[in-house]
Amino acid sequence: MGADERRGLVVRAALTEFALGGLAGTSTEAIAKRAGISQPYIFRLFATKKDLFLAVINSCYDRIYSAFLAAADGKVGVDAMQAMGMEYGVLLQDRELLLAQMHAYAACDDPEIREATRTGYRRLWLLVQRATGLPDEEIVRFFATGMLINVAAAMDLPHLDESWATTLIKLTCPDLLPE
Amino acid sequence: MGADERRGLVVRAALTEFALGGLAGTSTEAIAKRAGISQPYIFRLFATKKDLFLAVINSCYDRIYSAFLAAADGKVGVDAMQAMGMEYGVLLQDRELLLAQMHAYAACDDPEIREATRTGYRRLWLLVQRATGLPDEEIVRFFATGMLINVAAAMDLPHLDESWATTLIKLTCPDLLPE
DNA sequence: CAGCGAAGTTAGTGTCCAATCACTCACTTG
DNA sequence: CAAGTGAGTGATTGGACACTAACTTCGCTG
Repeated sequence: MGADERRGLVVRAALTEFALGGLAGTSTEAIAKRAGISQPYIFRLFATKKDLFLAVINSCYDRIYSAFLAAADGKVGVDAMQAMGMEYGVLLQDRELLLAQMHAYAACDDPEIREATRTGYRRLWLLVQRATGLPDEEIVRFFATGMLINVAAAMDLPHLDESWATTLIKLTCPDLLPE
Repeated sequence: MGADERRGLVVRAALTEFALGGLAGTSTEAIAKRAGISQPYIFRLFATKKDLFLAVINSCYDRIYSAFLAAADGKVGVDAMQAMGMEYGVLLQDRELLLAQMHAYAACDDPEIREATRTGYRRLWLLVQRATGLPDEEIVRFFATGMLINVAAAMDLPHLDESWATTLIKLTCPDLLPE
């Protein structure tokens, strides 16, 4: 197998592990085991554990970007925004994507990680702006709702049977509610 | 010094350290050094490192709760909500409070941590609901904006000189902008 | 003043883990 | 086939770290 292909597999495996433990709380051995390779080989594919973490973060933002791009294709204004919003709900079904994102934000004290998240966020922001053509107030509202959904999903509010939680989910992303 | 008082000091020190590294990325030795006590003594005050982490999270939510309560005192409706929003901007000047919160969300895969964050969030939600008396849509919008500010502050957007970042901050929490 | 409990320490243990090194194996190319 | 190259591994190391155990110090009270 070529190194690039292998790197892709390792990034996928690392996403799963990092989502649970974050950068510091995840061992390269766990990632290697999941990827089906030896632990030292990780360090031939990625110089450091942090490099691998950054690759995971970037791949997360890439996934969101591509999904948004596809969802908004051929649409403008509120239509485009709604389509992207729906698509975000679908993406968040993947809890790993969500938790990895949260770990990235939390680790923003590190300059490299901060720069990676900024870059990912900037690309998304500009995409939504360009695709919808809506005023800044609407873009802000879109991303604000997204961030609330993130936190709600992290706390697993969709599976919490309390009225405040149910209300919150219903008003932001009803697709996340079970059954 | 009494154990309870000492515990308070340790929680303060732990907040600073956990804000940077999160649960897994912080050593009890660093916390002890900052608190000015020996490392093993931490384990007489808190059974495990996670227990200390939970105490830190709870103290964060307590601080926000008290601040909101005081800000909304004697006000209702939009007035109360605006006062609490302003107060949140002030609280977020403390980057530690912010990053600790993000680490808690990211670590929500752990049942105990998830339960602690849920409890803290629930209390805040009900407080805002009760203090403002506004409809759910407005409560949602309030918390959504708060979560976007969180992420923006984590990425340190207030100090990023790019138009999208400046716009975002201006429209959500202009108080965070420097000078 | 004896002694007791709470505050706090020093020293230590077992474990985990990122990163390195030296190596093997299979393939390709001149 | 000889030489080289990329994929991949086993063994190891050096350090960090959560937590334990055993000891000291000291203020209080009978």
